[in-house]
Amino acid sequence: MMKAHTPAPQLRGPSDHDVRDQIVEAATKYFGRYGYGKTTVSDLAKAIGFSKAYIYKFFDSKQAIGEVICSNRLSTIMATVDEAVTGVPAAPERLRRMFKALVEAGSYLFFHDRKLYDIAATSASESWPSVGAYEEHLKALVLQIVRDGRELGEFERKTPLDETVNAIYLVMRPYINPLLLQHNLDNAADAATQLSSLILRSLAP
Amino acid sequence: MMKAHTPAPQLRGPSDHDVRDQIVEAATKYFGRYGYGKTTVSDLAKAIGFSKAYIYKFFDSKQAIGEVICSNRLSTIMATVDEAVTGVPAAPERLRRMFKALVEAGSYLFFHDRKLYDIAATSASESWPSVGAYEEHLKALVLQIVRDGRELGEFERKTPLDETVNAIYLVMRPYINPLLLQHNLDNAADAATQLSSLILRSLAP
DNA sequence: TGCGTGACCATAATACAAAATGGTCACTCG
DNA sequence: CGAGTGACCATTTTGTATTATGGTCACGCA
Repeated sequence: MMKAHTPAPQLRGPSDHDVRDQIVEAATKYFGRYGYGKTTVSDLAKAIGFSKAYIYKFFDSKQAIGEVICSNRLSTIMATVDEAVTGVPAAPERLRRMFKALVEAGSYLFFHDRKLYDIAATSASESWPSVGAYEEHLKALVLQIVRDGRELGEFERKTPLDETVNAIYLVMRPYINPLLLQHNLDNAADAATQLSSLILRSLAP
Repeated sequence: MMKAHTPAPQLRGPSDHDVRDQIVEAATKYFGRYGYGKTTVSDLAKAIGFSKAYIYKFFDSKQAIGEVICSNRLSTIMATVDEAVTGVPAAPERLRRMFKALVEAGSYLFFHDRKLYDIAATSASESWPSVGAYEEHLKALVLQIVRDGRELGEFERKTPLDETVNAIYLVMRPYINPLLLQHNLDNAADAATQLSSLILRSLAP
């Protein structure tokens, strides 16, 4: 697992510091096990053998820690999704795999890492940067796939690129955004298949 | 406004009875003004000059009353949507209008009738029959439009009909289901336009 | 007989005091 | 000077005693 705190939330003090990593490590464990709400900043402090006040030399707030943990987890998912599509030459197949991997990763998070899922949901509902970056990354991936597909003549080229990409993203969003995903979990796998097909039909040259 | 208690929830006693109508009338007023939660069954009873116990001669539960109020309101929306598409000959245009009317009605409900919107959201989250019937009706409308479009040669005919319809419905659902709509309200109008276009591209012969 | 109800119960909502938590800061110590 | 902290405060959260509410039923009365 890489470091991947992509959009660097509100930090304090030196950006690479052993104690910061210790905090993140402890938070990953505690937030994942007991949940964001049930974990107190003092818990984290105690876990690394410092006082609560010292935590605040490194993070602006408890939420800032939550954002890092959330970002990290979403980075892992992004890596999984990226991996699922790399090496696949055909754009249509890449789009299918992207959607599938996305839904699988989201479902997994929900069913096997519920506490972290809840943080992601909070992140989405309170517009933390974490989920925003996640969505942007995926939007960029869609753009990439559509662009490639167009170049290879697999997709039509009449519709304005940004409109196409945006519309496709809108179709996927209910299965990307944690706040929406939870209401689409039953049949999410089928939905991914059917919607992929619909999108691809709309992209046919 | 018509009667329209379409899927007749758990009733008691004679299905047409003046007192039943009075209850529904009072509930429409109270639920709409103070919300479902803040309205007590005694409030309704007092409003029509009977005792609380008498209400239960006509309805199985408070929720059953809520379902009727919710169904009625959703029936109004369905009527609006139906009206928006009737008389339009071209299937593509009908689909556009359907989506647009749907989003407008939903947004209106949210912004101008918030208390009733909340009931609809509850209905969706607890799977009352009301929202279920609403979704079914709209799914049927999509089927109708696609079928017509196919017959007129406006839409492709290769993809299995039910798959097409289901996929289209899945695209629209986040703007239909109240539980999902609330997270899509900003840009809902644009989304409806762009997604209509995407759907129509996917339907192109 | 059938419309209508007061009294009753289990559970849910509310109110509110007490405890816990997020966050700050002046300060210590090496 | 900089790593590290105890004491402190405003705001939430929690536990709980109390009230309100959904729902039933045996009964009254025309």
